[in-house]
Amino acid sequence: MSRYSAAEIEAKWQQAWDTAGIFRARRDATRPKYYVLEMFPYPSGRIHMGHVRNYTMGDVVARYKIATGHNVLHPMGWDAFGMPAENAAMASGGHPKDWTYANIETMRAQMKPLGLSIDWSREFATCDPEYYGQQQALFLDFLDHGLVYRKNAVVNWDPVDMTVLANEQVIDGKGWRSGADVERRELTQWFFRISDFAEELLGALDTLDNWPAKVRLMQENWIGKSRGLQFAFGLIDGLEGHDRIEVYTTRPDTLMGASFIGISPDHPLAKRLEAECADVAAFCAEARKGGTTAEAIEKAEKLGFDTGLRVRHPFDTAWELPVYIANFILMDYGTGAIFGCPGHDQRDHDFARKYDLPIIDTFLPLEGAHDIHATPYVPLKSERVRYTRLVAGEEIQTGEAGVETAIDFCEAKGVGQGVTKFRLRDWGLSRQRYWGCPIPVVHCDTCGVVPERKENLPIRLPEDVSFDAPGNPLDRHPTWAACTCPRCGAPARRETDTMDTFVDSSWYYARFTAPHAATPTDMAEAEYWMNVDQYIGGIEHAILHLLYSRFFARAMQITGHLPAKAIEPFDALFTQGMVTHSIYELTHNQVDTGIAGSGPEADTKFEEYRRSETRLPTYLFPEDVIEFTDSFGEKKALKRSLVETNEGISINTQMLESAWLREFEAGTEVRIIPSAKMSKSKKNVVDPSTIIAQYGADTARWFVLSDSPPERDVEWTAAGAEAAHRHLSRVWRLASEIAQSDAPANPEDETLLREMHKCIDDVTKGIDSFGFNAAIARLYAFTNTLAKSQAGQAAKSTAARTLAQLMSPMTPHLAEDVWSMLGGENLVTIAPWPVADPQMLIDETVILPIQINGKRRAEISVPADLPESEVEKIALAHDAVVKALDGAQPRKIIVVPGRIVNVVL
RNA sequence: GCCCGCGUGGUGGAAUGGUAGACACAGGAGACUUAAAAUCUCCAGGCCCUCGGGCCGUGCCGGUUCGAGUCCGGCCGCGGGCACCA
Repeated sequence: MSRYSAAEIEAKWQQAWDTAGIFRARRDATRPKYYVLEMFPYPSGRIHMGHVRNYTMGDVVARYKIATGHNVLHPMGWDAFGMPAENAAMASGGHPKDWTYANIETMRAQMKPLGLSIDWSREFATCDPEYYGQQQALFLDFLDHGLVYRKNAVVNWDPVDMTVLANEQVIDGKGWRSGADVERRELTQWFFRISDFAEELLGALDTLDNWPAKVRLMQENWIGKSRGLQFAFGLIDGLEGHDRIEVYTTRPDTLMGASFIGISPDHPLAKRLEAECADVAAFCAEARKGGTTAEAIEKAEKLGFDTGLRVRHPFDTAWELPVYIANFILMDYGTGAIFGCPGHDQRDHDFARKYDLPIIDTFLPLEGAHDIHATPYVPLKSERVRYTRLVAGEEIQTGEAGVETAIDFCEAKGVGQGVTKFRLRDWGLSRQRYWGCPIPVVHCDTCGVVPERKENLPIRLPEDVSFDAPGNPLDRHPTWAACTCPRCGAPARRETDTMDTFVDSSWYYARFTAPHAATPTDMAEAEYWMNVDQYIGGIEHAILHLLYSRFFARAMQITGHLPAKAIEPFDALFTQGMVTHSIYELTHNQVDTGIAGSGPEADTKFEEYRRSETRLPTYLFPEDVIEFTDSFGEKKALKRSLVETNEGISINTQMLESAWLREFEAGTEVRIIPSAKMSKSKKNVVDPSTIIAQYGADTARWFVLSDSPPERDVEWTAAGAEAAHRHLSRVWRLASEIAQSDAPANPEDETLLREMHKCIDDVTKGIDSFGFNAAIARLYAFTNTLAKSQAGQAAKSTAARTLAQLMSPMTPHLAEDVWSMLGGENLVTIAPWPVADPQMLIDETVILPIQINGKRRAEISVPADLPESEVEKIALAHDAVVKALDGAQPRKIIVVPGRIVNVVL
């Protein structure tokens, strides 16, 4: 072999790792353990570049930790339940199970050539009965400990598909598949008591030092702790059982600005009135119709219905306020009722104007006047306000302190009490779907809801199901639900709901520590391997997945499935960016624009045409496109097919340009839309398998790490991949040249070895801090140094072997090949990580820039250990300094050893 | 509406308060070659220049400092999260 052949060496070294079994993780008390985990993939069909980036980062960490003497656990599995499998079954008639396992096969086969340091013996899919059976066991233990319960809940119900929809599946109030008007229905569902842990989940965020601040903040906002006052308005002429309305407010300091009471259409009082009055019933029905999506909420008009009921203000019994049922009040936050304060709240203000209610200002602004009735209405920020008129003659300060003062004031007057509320609600886990983990309970006519016995687990999904009718196939299965009551033995019926797939991913990290255990976890294994030392995944899971996992870790501890130390399961979290790519949009023939040629007018017309609804964009795959830079330095793209007809003839820029111009005039040019998330519909995707076949896995790995910081998006470009491959070829070539060289030792050796130690230091720091792009830049620089070095063979060989070690986390196959080529012992993967010699990091002479008044004016070369006073002398003697001083004495001289000299005039 | 983050060459991006632009892409010049590919060498923030160098420059304005891309305050722009949450 005389040149770098990725295909050859990658197969060879993967085989070698396999044979050596070095990625098998076993407990070992003699070495520190390290558990690195990437968020496991959903088996959608094929892997994409985002996967490659994610797993490569995890692999860099894993391999680095192996080299630094850790006992590494690096597992992989499949988040395999979920709707796409059912959708595929509905679309093409197959079975979700077959679809899923076939995808897993394909993706595993695509993943293995990446050369990841994965312990494949621990692989599982969440749809394996061995896994979901243990999940059912967990559920039963949670049930036992009161961590899961049943209650009625309002859900989005698709009457055609006969299923519950998630909020994201409701588009403009219609089901995303059926297009039917979505109804709000009350169903009995299972819930995890995550809200009981709100305070704990919030407080513990402070302990997660190695999580991105952004993620912690997002969780904090999601949990949404608020402090306020809960109190009641007494009803005048109340109904039986309803003599008061409880409200919650975070702004008790604005209590004197109250002008109405609003209650949710789902409030018990509203429901009571609904039963008695057709008008109320009609209003409530209409109000409940509104979708729960962001857009629906944005557009929705604030509507109210005056119930005719009146309440008394707690601080002034003569003050009567009307009670409205309003469509913007949520039943599941606070008490489902509010007091409206139009002077200090945008929504209440809109509402008050619409229904002609009083708008009362309770603030005394610090400066200037505040017109509460101005149009447009500008709510006054409390920081700019001094006092609030809480009660005539008694004023309190506003702001955060003001809220506490107001609460104290109200409590002292016997009006309500201060309470803390959370936005976080219990986690509804019931799904009316087939392809999920069956909820292991039985409904018995005499015993009610009865937990299944553990010895009957797993409750397996039936295989003979059909997807040709809407609804849940488990529901209409002829025999599956039929069972006997575990308590009384009478005929009973199984629960046909399955679990939310977020449940599956909430504990898989724990299962990886003992994937074949007969219980959900094995405490000895969990004690050894937990926690995950480094977790890596997309920011899109910042809230739900990570919060649910944190809840599960706590619940599993309570139920004895995880040790105390695993209360926070992920010690460190890294959220990586996406892989993006330009989009190539093929413009259509522009006949109907009526404009030919170019110029601003044509451009405007063309823009209009581009945006017209009738025109559907057509996209081209990157491999069907040739990019080039025209003579004006602008990036252009051409259909590859147009160029390939010219095969055999050399193609220059001029030819590409004229071809492009012809296309442009025909109105069929390829437009380049810059960098966007890879998406099949836009065709801006690059298949990892194609890249691996073309360049090898190391090139793909190197490129996804090299161009951008890991937390940011990286743009995949053909040129970039090409360049990465060129560099790896160069390293390989360099190594083989060194292997054959016989250059004798010489004075250059020392210089090269010093550079090598600096490189070790920089790369080690880079990997330690997730600065993979910086580490790679450093490796480029060192390769350049090595290539130009005149050092002897021995020194160059040492340098190249070290280069191989430093590259091995990123490009492990190439590294092994270089290592063995240069006589490295055993496998580079298990060779101890090189350590920089501190002596070698210190240069004998340093170049110090000299600043005059903070501006760089000259530089001097001095011995590194020269005392400051000597450096000062040399600097003062420098021509530039002498000239600037012009005989005068400097006011001050700052010498930063090894860094800089600043002379202040 | 509330909360958070980010603005550096043509591009991606480097830079513990200490020489801004490392490294790479795209670009330019050259060597080798019949030619191409491959490879190698060199140039490259902007503006001036007497070829020594000079001036400007990290979104804008101000501040702290001997020294600011970095710290502080205020704008402008972009991006993200949450959201009829009372």
